[in-house]
Amino acid sequence: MIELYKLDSDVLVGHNISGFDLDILLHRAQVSYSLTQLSKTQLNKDCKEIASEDIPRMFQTSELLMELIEYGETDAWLSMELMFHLSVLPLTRQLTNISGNLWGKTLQGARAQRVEYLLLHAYHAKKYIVPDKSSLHTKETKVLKRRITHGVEDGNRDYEDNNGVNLEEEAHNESGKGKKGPAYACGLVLEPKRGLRDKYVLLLDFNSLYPFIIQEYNICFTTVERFPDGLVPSLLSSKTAGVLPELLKNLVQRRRMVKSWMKNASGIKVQQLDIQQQALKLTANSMYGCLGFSNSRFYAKPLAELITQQGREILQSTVDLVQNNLNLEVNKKYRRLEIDLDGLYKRMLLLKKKKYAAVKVQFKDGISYEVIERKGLDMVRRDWSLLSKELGDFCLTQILSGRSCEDVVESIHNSLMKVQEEMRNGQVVLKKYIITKTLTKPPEAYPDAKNQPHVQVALRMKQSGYSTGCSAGDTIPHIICCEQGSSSSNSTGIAYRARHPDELKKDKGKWMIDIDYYLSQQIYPVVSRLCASIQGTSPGRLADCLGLDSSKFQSTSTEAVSNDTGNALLFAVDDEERYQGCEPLTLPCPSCSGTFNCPSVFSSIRAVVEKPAKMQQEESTSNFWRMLCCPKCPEEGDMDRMSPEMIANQVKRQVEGFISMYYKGLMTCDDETCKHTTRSVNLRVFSGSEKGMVCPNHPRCNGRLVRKYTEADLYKQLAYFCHLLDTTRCVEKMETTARITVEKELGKVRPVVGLAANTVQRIRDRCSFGWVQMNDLIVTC
DNA sequence: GCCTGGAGCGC
DNA sequence: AGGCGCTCCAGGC
Repeated sequence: MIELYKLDSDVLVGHNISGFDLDILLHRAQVSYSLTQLSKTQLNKDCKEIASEDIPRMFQTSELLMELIEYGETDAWLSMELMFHLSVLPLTRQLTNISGNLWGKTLQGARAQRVEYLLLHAYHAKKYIVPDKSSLHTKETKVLKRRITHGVEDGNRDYEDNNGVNLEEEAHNESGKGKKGPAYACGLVLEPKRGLRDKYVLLLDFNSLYPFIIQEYNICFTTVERFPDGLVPSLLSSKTAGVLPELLKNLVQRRRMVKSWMKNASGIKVQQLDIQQQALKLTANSMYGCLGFSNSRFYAKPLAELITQQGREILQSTVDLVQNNLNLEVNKKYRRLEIDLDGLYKRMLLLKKKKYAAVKVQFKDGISYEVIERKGLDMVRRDWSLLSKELGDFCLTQILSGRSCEDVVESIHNSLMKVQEEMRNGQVVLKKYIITKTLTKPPEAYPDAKNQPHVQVALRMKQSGYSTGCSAGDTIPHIICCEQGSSSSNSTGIAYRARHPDELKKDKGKWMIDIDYYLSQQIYPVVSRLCASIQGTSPGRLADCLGLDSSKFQSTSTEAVSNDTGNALLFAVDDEERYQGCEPLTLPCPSCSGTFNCPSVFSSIRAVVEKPAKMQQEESTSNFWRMLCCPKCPEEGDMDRMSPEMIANQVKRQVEGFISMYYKGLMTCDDETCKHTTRSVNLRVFSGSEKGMVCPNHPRCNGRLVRKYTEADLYKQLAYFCHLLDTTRCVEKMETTARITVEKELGKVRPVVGLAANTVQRIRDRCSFGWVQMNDLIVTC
């Protein structure tokens, strides 16, 4: 301590000194908190970990002691390097400057306090009296009341979605969040369309949604009337700009300015400005959090609730808009809300809400490369054994590899069989069986300790004299075992069969790894979840590969069945759905004067192939020609056949029709009750509306004019024709066994529809919707 | 089959 | 000393 005092340093750097965590930085980087992991993920450097029980041993010889000292020193340097790498000092300095708090506090995290100071300064400058900090003595009563109201609520829990009629509300409960149960509703999470998609996927992100909402709707303590009954306030805010919106406006403007300076700066100045720009964004984004934090001086549940409510509405209306109107019209509805293109994915596997993985395309120095991103899946969680995480990751890589369905399924099956064998032969190292779970409270404090493996292990650790690693916040490693001699399908609860790795090593032979547990409870669930939407395998088949009783693992979930769309194979979005609302391709019948709707090549080919009873070549050929004439005409005899040129001409003629429909540029009012349609644009300007977008019926109608036939509609239509005439991609959807037959059939069809397919493909590609402006579309066929 | 407690993710 | 939303496991009834 004396030495430290003498040094009189301004900054002391070390990992986890004073429980220090890098807060936002770490959350942003999504890393865990151990120095080893930090070094690996942030600096890509390995640092050796020394088990605490090994340290006494290392004092035995001078050599080992030197080694220990070296490790200590390396750790210190790594901490330093990390700090520079993460720009901790410049960033926290900027954050502190913006908020006007103490730098030391910023370094400790103290996010809520930073915002508190920011708001204190803002309100004080405008001569407002700020609220007192709520005292802590009400805490117990809060929890109690929470319990009571909760008990009553349980019967008729009716979340505020239903017009917010939650009368007996938490008015008593104002500032408490109690132990559990949300105080108010937050983000809206949409149901994903599950399965694997192999088309490019764009990641779009609202830029600073909550700061935008606060400004757009003028949400502030000074503008929004809050009611004692706890209802969500209405949006009839006053005209004078509130303090919070002004403050945010200021932050946003400053950020924009800093970003503009960056363009003309160079070298180290760019980095400095970039840090400053980040700090401004971070500060703007953390204001909402402060309003929703029950212990904050500026806790205002109604305001927080109002913000999240608007957020949900914006998301929902954006979804509606995008569904009708593939381009980013959203920017017109909320003009100051920016939507960023935040990522490009080549393939994506969606399993559940908040559980997905994707092949992300990134660019470095103009060169693209691919990275697999994993979100929420079992392998990113700490609470699975390495064994199941590794195997899950292998299966995921296979699924995202882009190889054919059969290959993927085969390699997954093989890997399962192999791992089972290795496990039963004892060829898997102990380390891979370790499951880790964190104690959230002291092990004695668990009411249901008998159900929790990690709690049981921690209790025994404490008994046998461990002083560290078994109290609240510690992560407990354990392995599920079965006692030597007893059958593996144990009747004993799982918590009583969990053992610390050290216990296994110590009492050699007494405990052995419960292989069946790991097969059925660690590997099987992880793999079967990943493969849920993959055709060519099944829960039963996967269980089979692991040597489990497959009858116990047959698909019992309802969704697996309902999701099964027959021949869709790997592709979850089926074409029916994708091309809903498209006009059919009509062709004139060669035999009569009528017309008929052209079916897709693929569906008619499949009809041929899937009729194994009479697989005569002659029949299948005529079958194809039957598709190319109207169903009413008799198919016997030598009917006339259409030439490739005829089909191509028909396709071209219809495509031109769609294109000219687009160019007519009909506008229609988006108000359901109005539906005014016009070709001219209304040039009267109204505040807040884009020029020309106001319904001509204004002010009787407040709707906006939108395109009746959009670029997206046109593109979808062109894509549909391509799909109908496709003779290449559709093969990929077939199972291998059928492919040869299909290929043979397609060989006959290709010369007939090839020209037409080419024609429409060329037009479609020229449109390149989403990447190239369609304005200069010229039809030259 | 439904419920609860607990954990650990996503954003 | 930020928030809520969403699986998923065990076990009790």
